[in-house]
Amino acid sequence: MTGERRKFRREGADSRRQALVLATLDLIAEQGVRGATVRAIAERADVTQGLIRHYFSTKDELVQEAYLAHMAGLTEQTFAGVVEREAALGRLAALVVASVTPPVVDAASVGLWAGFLNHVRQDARMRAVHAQTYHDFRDRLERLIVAALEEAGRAPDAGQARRLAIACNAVIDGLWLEGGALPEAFGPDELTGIALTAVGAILQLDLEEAAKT
Amino acid sequence: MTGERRKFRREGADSRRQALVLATLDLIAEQGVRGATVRAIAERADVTQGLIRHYFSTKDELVQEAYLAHMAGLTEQTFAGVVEREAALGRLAALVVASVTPPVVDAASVGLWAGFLNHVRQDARMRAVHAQTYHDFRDRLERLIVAALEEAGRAPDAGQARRLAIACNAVIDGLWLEGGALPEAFGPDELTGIALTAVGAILQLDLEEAAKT
DNA sequence: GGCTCAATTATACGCTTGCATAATTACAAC
DNA sequence: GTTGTAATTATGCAAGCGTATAATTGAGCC
Repeated sequence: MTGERRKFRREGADSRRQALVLATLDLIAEQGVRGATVRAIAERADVTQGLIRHYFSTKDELVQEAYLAHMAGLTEQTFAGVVEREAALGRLAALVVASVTPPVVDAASVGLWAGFLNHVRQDARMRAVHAQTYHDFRDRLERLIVAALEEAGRAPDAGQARRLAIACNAVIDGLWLEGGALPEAFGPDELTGIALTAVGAILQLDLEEAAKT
Repeated sequence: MTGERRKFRREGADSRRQALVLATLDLIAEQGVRGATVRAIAERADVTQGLIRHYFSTKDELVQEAYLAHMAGLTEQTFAGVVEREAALGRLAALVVASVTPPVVDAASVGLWAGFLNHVRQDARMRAVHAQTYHDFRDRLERLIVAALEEAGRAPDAGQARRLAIACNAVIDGLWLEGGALPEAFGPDELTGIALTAVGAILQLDLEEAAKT
């Protein structure tokens, strides 16, 4: 009865790193940062804990990469399907709807974001990722807003465009947050309607009509 | 050279509990939940760790009480100074301004909130506190909105009032979040102006004028 | 001034954590 | 088939964690 050593398959560095990152995100989403221990991550990725050290020189490095992946995925999910429309107004409406609809609005996603925030505040590199993700999203939103306004024959100056983008982004973020943190407080399509009305009111555009087409 | 035992003063249960709660909030705000260990909390409160167990049967109980205190303080800070005006419009403007101004908007405060969120998701009692805090705030906001609209000769029905409150709350929360998480991204009074304009646009009321008086 | 008792300190236990290092093994090259 | 090597497992360690419990001590009361 020799202690049977565990069998394993060799895999490429990329696929293993990705698997570890995914396992990390799963665990943080489910149990908070507390639950994402090195051992739990390894188990979830079906690997022994030593391997983590082989791919990431420290746990913080893994967490950092997981954060990057999560934020990139969030932006990607939000903008998926936005480009396929002709009118800027329609694209804007689609973006707003996507921002307050699953899978973007989701308890795990918000929990993940919150779990990372304190790491973000203490690590310079994560702070940079955070700032860039935020600004990227807001810039794309601002360009869409400007396009939609120009389409309607209005031309905001730079300062106005910036302020409008910040305000619309705030509506979206606020609803994202509340929808994710307190899902049972809202009806099925309630957030969608509110988001379209509110952003429409701020921009003085009819987004609700545009969303239907 | 006998190991000198530490001197101490006896204090009332209330004051000690409060000191421990404050120390907990300080630490979570500064270093995240990770840094708020029993030993660190005790040191910050100038007490030995055994005393924590004397007042709280478990660490989670202390964290729970700290969360309650933080949320109550946040609502209180936001509504302080709102009641002193005659016109509902002015009170609403004051509330909006207070919501996006320090000390409510603050990196530590947002960090605290984020640090608690994952505890909230796993503990039923904390979830109840969270839901109630949110609904309390939104209900007060809704009443203020209804009063301001009636003052302007408009009478929203219940559904409209609810949706308007959710939307305005989202703007406020979104700006609170972004202002706290990314302070350097905004000018000094920028958030105030944006908040007033955006909420004003949603409600079709002139809040900026009302805020000046 | 001594008694009493809760408030406080002191100490220690068992567990988990992140990290290090040595031993194995799958797989490709020749 | 042998060999080389990087991928993977196995094992261990020191530190920190929350919790339990026993020993002290301040302070009000008679």
